[in-house]
Amino acid sequence: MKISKELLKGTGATLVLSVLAGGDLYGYGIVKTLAQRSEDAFAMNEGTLYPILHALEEEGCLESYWETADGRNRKYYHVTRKGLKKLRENKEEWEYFSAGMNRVLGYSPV
Amino acid sequence: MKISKELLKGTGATLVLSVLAGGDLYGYGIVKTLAQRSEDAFAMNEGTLYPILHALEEEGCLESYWETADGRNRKYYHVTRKGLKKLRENKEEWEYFSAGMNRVLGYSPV
DNA sequence: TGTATATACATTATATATCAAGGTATAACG
DNA sequence: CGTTATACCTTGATATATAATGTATATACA
Repeated sequence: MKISKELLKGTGATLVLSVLAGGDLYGYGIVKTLAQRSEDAFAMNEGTLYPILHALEEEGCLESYWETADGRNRKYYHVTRKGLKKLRENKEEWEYFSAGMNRVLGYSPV
Repeated sequence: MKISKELLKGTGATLVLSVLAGGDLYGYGIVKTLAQRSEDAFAMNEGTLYPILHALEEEGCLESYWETADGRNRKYYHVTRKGLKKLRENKEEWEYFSAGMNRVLGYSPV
């Protein structure tokens, strides 16, 4: 197994899928949830998020529906079976990558 | 503390610095060492490596010198004090990032 | 009433990292 | 004597994240 070139670039999609696997949510809510769960490590830009959401939907990993509450229109996203599969694969790849990274860094005397 | 935008893009430099912190080495040797230490997780492309080496040298994080052995010309790289500082910072950032990543992924039921 | 902030969607231009592919040259192996 | 490994490097394509910008409504506050 080799680290795909998409891994580093793809952590955004993995984070989004991971949040949505816990329940349907809308864009703005995803950003807030990510910030909160990572203890502010991740402050995902909206210019990063929306292209990810649209791409995942195009791929069939997400489905969306509109809902209005408090006079606000929210576009909720739901993870499909395909999306869950992708999430499992991405998590595995992340674990593999981070293990490799830690192994290499572990050799360094610094 | 926030994850810098350079983190994901910068793992390449971190890996290279990490290898060189263990002793001076040349480009081709770095690729081989990385593959070996990561158990083939990382197969760094030469088109990725050389720009990293040149940029780190330009920054003052590396110094280079030529050596010939077995009729082969090898350009060895040595980590400077500044390079060690950068390595420490990058490692810290990596640990912070991977912790955040694991925290977010840990919430996912999948 | 007016204004700033938070919410909520989205696009566009820019920077940059990585890769694939190509180029040059020597040594070693069969 | 041709293939593989070693060893340096550059260029062009691709992709991703960000910054900046745009639209619109609700809420808090002065």
